[in-house]
Amino acid sequence: MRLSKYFIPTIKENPSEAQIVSHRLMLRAGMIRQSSAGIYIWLPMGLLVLNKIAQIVREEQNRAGAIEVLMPTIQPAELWQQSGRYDAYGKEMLRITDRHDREMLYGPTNEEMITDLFKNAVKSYKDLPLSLYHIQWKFRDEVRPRFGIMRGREFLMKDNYSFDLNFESAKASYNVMYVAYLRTFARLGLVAIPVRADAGAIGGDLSHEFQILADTGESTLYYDKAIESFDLSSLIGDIDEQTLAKLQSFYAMEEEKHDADNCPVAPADLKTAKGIEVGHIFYFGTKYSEAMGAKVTGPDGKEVFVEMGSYGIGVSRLVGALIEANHDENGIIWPEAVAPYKVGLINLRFKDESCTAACDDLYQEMQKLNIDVLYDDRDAGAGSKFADMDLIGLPWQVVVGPKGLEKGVYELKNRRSGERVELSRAELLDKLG
RNA sequence: CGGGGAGUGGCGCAGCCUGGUAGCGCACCUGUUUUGGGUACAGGGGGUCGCAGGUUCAAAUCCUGUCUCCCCGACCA
Repeated sequence: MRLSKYFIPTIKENPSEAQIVSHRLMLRAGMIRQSSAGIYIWLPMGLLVLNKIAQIVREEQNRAGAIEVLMPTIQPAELWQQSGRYDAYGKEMLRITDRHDREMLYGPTNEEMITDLFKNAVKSYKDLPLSLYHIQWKFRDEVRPRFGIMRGREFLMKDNYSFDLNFESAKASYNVMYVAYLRTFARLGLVAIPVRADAGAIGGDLSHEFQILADTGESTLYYDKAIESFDLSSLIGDIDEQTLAKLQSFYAMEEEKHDADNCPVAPADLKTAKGIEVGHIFYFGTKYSEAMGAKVTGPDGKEVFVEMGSYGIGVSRLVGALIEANHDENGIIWPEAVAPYKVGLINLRFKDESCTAACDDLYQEMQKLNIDVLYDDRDAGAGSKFADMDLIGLPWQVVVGPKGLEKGVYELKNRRSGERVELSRAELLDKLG
């Protein structure tokens, strides 16, 4: 993509309303613009990242055997009246009335809808286990939205729902998601700590929150430092009971539940850190199936309420969490897996014909080789181009100017390490290809 | 929901106390200049000062109401 023909409205000064670094950088790097409190427009750079994250989440869900569907954002109140949550959910639910005075709502989550779907479509134990997910916008009318997209009112979530015949099977489904989540966050280059959580009002006894370590996190965690050194690559492939048991035996608690006096981890092995919750998984049994009448006929011919679990990943929140975990004073530092572009090509001297010709040529060659490149071909000063490119945070920068061209070299800069090397054109293309 | 703060060109702000034809920096446009980390100079465009009402000869400025946004806390699959 040529920057001169693109739309990345960067901002030089820090917007006054943005307090935390990911919010500031997303605004400054032209990824988002605010529409109203907790509601954002996703600009091209933000959307590219959002989609890349969603795709990784999707691939890992599919790998775990989940099946993608797409449920609507607008739901009928009737379903929520059946589950009993229509009144219980309170003001966080955005309620809407249509032209026929029917009560509707903008979905904050989809247990009711998926349970209703299941009830109408599945009748036999032979169709179990079943795991359905979608990646859809949610709306929760938070009292105080803040931190940009990290706690917005409208947000993109992957939510998954499992249906099983009995507890043993449900627990296996839960564990499949547990592993899929660790694998997903590992692919994003994040250290995610699975923290035991209260299933709370939602009921059930199996629940974990997945917390990304970042200084600006909202929760304080205490955990066994052995978790950090656990080899996540061992999770690729089938789930090994022992590995899983080991993983789940690691100690990790939120501050409120951490009891220093009775902690099983030796003080020397205990670490504390701030975390951002990016995922939450629950087993909740028959809470919704009973309320809404979702039954299957078992092998013995008797009807039983289906066992359920739900599993959420905050896809849009992950964009912010990734920035919290990957930035410096100059801007964002994208991990390659989610970078909007892999390479930024900087033409230092637009008005120098041979320099521009060399850049144009290199750009075309990169496109031929399928190197994902953003080409800064604007007629602007070198300083502002460097500053913008650092701000946007593409993993690699190729700097082309008359000085280098005289020597026949191109400069390649690694955004994360800051390391610069001078390469020939062939070496450069080989390295990036 | 409790407490605090703010609404003045796209962004960051001054002006308000002490009413008198709206200003600065950045950004933008034109020209010249410059060019390896946000170059310099000159010229230019853009704002009914959140909205509504009131006081006054006169309101960004004073008064009343209202909306929105932000921060702290509480809350939060």
